[in-house]
Formats: sequence, structure tokens, C-alpha cells
Amino acid sequence: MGSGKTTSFDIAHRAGVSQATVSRALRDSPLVNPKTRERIKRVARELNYQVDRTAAGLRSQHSHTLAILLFEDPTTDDSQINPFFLSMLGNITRAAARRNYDVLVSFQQLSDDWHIKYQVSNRADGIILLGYGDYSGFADKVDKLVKAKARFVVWGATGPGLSGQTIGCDNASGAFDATSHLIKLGRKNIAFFGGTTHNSPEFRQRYEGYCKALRAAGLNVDAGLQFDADSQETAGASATVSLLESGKPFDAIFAASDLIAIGAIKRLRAEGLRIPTDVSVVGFDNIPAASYFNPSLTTVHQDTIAAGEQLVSQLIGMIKGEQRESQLLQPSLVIRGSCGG
Amino acid sequence: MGSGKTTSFDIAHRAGVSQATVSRALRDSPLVNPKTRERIKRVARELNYQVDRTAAGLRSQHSHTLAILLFEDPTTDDSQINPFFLSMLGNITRAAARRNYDVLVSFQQLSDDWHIKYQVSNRADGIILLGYGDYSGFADKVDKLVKAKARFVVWGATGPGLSGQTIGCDNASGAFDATSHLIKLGRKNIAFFGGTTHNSPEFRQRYEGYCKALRAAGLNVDAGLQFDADSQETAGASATVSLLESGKPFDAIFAASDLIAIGAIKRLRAEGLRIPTDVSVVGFDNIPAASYFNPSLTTVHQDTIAAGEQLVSQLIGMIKGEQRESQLLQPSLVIRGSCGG
DNA sequence: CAAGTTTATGCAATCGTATTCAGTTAAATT
DNA sequence: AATTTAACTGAATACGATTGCATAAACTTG
Repeated sequence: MGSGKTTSFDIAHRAGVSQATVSRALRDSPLVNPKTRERIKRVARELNYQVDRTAAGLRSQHSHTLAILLFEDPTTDDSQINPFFLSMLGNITRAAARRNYDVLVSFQQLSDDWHIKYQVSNRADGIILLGYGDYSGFADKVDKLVKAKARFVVWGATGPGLSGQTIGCDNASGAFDATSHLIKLGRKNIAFFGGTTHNSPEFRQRYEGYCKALRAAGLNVDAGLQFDADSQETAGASATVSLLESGKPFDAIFAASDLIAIGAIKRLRAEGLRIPTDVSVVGFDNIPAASYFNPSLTTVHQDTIAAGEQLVSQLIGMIKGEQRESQLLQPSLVIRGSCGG
Repeated sequence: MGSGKTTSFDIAHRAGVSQATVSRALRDSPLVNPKTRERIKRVARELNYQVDRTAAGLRSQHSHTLAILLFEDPTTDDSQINPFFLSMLGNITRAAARRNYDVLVSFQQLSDDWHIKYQVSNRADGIILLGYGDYSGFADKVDKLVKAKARFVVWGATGPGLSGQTIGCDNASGAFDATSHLIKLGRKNIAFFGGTTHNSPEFRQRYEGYCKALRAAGLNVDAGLQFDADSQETAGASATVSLLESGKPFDAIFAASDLIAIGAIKRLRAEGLRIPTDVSVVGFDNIPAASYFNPSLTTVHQDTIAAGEQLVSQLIGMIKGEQRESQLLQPSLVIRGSCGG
């Protein structure tokens, strides 16, 4: 008669069966007679009963929950979050929902002890790691995850020594296509904006794709045309300044992210250069703003819906004990106004 | 000597105390001797021990988790999620993280039994409801939440009969400012895009602010200049078509969302009209794309960082048993290119 | 019809922590 | 010195499900 919450005991009593049978019935166990099951379910519905997921989780040792860990550029502080990852986040959540998994979202600084926090504290059955940025020290922690037998998938590149499952887009191929397109348009001096050293493996792969395209067309790779930039808009602006100051001739820029491209275009405009007449620009990611920008931005599209779907299905597969291989998604070039032609 | 996970018993044994003391020490209870506490904490660290949140939650009956329920326009299916809400989502998560709360994200169709699902199943201590869209039947479910004594806050307007705590921006005031600005620029025939009837209370409030501004300037409110539109870009396009077909003269549009505004501008352009020379357009939300759009979009800015902060602090306050009042955030007009002047 | 199977069900033991209640010292008070 | 008080600690239990094991009834089968 307690005013407490309804438990499986209450509904067991009401249905004239044991609590164990209630538990089984609600989970559609074949062990319980169909008629009994229906009766139990009806009573449960009448009492607005819902299984206490905490208790269930404790007993069964899994939470039916996936954790998304989004690693932020520590530099970014209070500014808005990279729209590309927000979009990923949304699509992952949807994909998880389709499979009846809940999603726990968490922003992390790379310095944190995230590798312990979720692996052990039983909040999630598996982890999805998302993020650009400086991955130094990242591999170590991922290794700890592996050793702890945590289930997780990483979005991004399969870095050196990065064990575990990875879902990523074929950055090199996307960059190759983008650069080749610029070459096809007759551009000869194509600059690359995006870090190659301390930055993310994604950016490095994009640089490699860029180099490959140049070589494939018989053009020289001029290291002096590569400028560091993290994924922010401001980085695009400063890279542009560096480029201009270098005095090198250039007629195109391939930026490792849309935000970099946008930052660059704004800066170029401020200097009186016309896009795409004087300079062709191509970005990467195809964030929503890319199509709204003026000029609309030619960019490499990553299918975040497919990516979310893949990440989730991969991770859930691993949770269920299946053996899975890393996957590479094929990006596609979206041609818009910023490159001319 | 089980190979199982480390529990509080393991560390109790290792530290030569009881499990109860371990539990207390790790939670900084004043009941345990400082020296003992330090020793316990050290052992815990050595063993990489983390409290099992599931077990803790079961025992203490709270999860230290907030759930975000994002209500989607059922029309939207697989398209991308409204960037405004993605941004809210990000900022809420950050605000929650600052207070050491985890965040559970869930997309819901309004038809679902969400009102039961989270209220009872103990997944979250409190709920944040987000979403535009048709709120019919929404109030009922919110009432059920209230009756079930669920802790929750709603983002949006305090609708009729919408009990419970609400955090929202002052839509009427934002709309008033936006419309007044258009009037100040000399526009006389200002259309309004956004539903007034079956749509969200937010949109209705924005319409009211629009009307108020017209009246305050001694202008007529012409009901024929109001066109229904949900928050999507396509809706903006179709509203534009309707407006053009109506044959009414117009020199400005106030759209209830940025996406509507963008859809409208694209359509107007396709018809050969110049923005802002022929038609001034103002939006609402200040999504990232607004500043990138061509022409850059004049819009009403909602501070999503402050909103996230408010929602979380309010909700956690309620969870802790404090009495809280609904809050109204002040939006601000961001003047850009699309309105001229 | 006896023996073996299948089908449904209940009992009771977990899962790992938080917390109540009852000590056991050591310090303070009279 | 006797007694109260304060400061810690531990044993035991509760949280609400899941699940291995035992068992009874119903059903096959030779």
C-alpha cells in the first residue's frame, strides 16, 4: 500500500504471478505463456508501469546506452560548437534511437580522465569518440581503453598505433577529388590550409590527397604553399594573411575545413580579391552554412547520416560480441560557386 | 580473487576498512576521519576505481543525469536537424557538464509516450523539453508530467494551460523590435511568415509582437499579409509563392525563423526581386548560417548559451527542491544586410 | 503406461552501492 | 573517577530488476 513507485512486484501481485514472470513477460521471453504475457502486459499498461532501467542495468550489467564523447579544441572555450560535429551528434542520436539505445552526450577536454570515467563507471555499454584537434596523447588513452576491453569506435582517421575500430571518411580521396577539380579548372598554384604536423590525422590525410592530386597532374608540390590552420574560421583568416605575406603567387586554396575556407574567403575579399575569379576556394565537410555562404562553397561532402548509422551499428555490433572491421566512407565533391567553372 | 571489476569491497579490503567507510570517504562525508579518507582515496586511485553509477543510482534513487527531449517536426523525417536546436543542445550539455551532470539526449515524435518513458524509468532526474512545432496535445502530456511530480523545464512560450516551469525568450519583444526596425527603414507593407493558428505559441507571440509594432507606428494590420509557415526553409519558399500570388503590394517580410527567411529570399531572388532593395527581410533565431548567407541576414538573436545555462540551473534547482519562477530571456536584434539601411 | 521431453512457473541469489542503526573508542565534562 | 559526549566505524539491509536452478504440469513416444 506504499505510496512508493510501482514495481514489478506490484504488477506481479495484480496479475497473480511471481515477479520473475513479470520480468520475463515484459521482455518477451519465450519462457512465458503467451496468454500470461498478454495479461501481464495489460496490467503493466494499466498501472503505467515502466521498468526501472537503473535496476535492470545493475543486474544485467548493461545500460542500453551509448556515450558520445566530443573532444573540443581547448582553444574554443565559449564559442559555438563546430556545426559538423553537432550534425554528427544529431545523426548518431537518431541512429541509436532507431535501435532503442539511449545516448549520453559529454564534452571532454583531451586532458581529462575520460578514458577511465566511462570505461568503468558503467554508464554506457559503448563509447563513440568524436573530434578534430590535436591528438597527441590521444592514442595512449585509446590504448588504455583497448586494454580495459572497453567497447568503442572512433570517428576519424586510423592514426599510427591507433588500435580499435575506426569509422572515417576517405579523407585522402576527398581531398584528391577536390584538388583535381581545381586543377581541371586550370588552377596551377593551389595553396593548402590546414595543419600537417601537430594537428589531426584527418588534416594530414587531406594534405596527402592534395599532394597526390598535384603529382598526378604533373604539378609540383610546393611546401611553401601549405599553411597551418586548425578547424576554426579565424585560423582560415590568419592562414590567408600568411599566404599573402609570403608573396607567393596563388590562384586557388584548398581548405581542410569549411570554416577555414569561409575565414579565408572573408579575408581575401577584404583584400579586394574576387572569388572565384581571382582565387578559387574549396572546403571540406559541407556544413549547412556552406550552401548559404556567398559565394556558395564548393566542398567535400561527408554524409553524416550514413556516418552516424555506421558508427552506431558498428558499436552495437561490437557490444553484442561480433567481430567488426574498420570502415571507410566515400565522400563526394559538391560543386558550388566558390571555385568557378 | 575474481577477475571481475573492482568494487568498493576490493578497495575496502585493501585499505583495511569496511565498504561502508569507502562509500562515505569517496563522497567526502564528514563522518570519516580525514586521514582515513585520504588513504582510501589513494587506494581507489591506484586501482583505477570508479563508483558504479548504476548501482549508486539504484540505491540513492537519483541518476545525476538530465534528459533532453527534442521534439521534431514529424514532417522533417531524414533531413537535417534544425541548427538552432542543435546549438541549444550543445549549450545545455555544456552547462550540465559544468555542474557535473550527464546529459541523455533523445529525439521524440510528439505522438510517443515520452511523458511516461522518462518520468518513471529513472533514467534522469529531470527533463528539458525542447522544440517548435505543433503543440496540440502537448499541454495534456505536460500536465501528466506535473501530476507525476516529474521535474522538468520547458523551452519556449508559456502556453495556455501550460503549467510547470518555462524558460523562453521574449518572442513578442524580439518581434516588436524587428518589425519596428523595418518600419524605421520606411517599409510600409510588411508581410509576416509563420503560422498563427495550429503552430507553436512561439510563432504566435512573434506574430503578436509584429502586430503591436505596426499599431504602435499607426500602421494597419492586414491579415492578408500573414502567411502560414512552419520552421522549415521550404515553408518560406511556399509562403513567398502565396504572397506573390495574392497580388498584394509588399516591401518587407518578417519571418518567424531564419530558415523561413532564407527560403523566402531564395524564392524572391528567383523571381528577380532584389534584397534588400526591393524587399527587406528579417528572420528570427540567428542560426550560424544567418551570418554566412548572402545577403547576410538581419535577425533576432537568441542567446543560446544563456538559455542553456538558465534551463540547466533552473532544472537542477528544482531537483534540489528549490522553488523557481519561469524566466524570460531578452533577445536582441542583429542588423545585417538583408534589411537594407 | 512408464519414461522421457517440453513448457511454464516460482524461489532465491545476485548486481554494487548508499544508508540506518548500533556499537566502540577517545575526549570532555562534572 | 564516573559519566556524558563526540567522533568514527562496521554489520546489515534496501534499491528493483535479471537469471540460474529446481520443479510441477502437460505432452510425447516406444
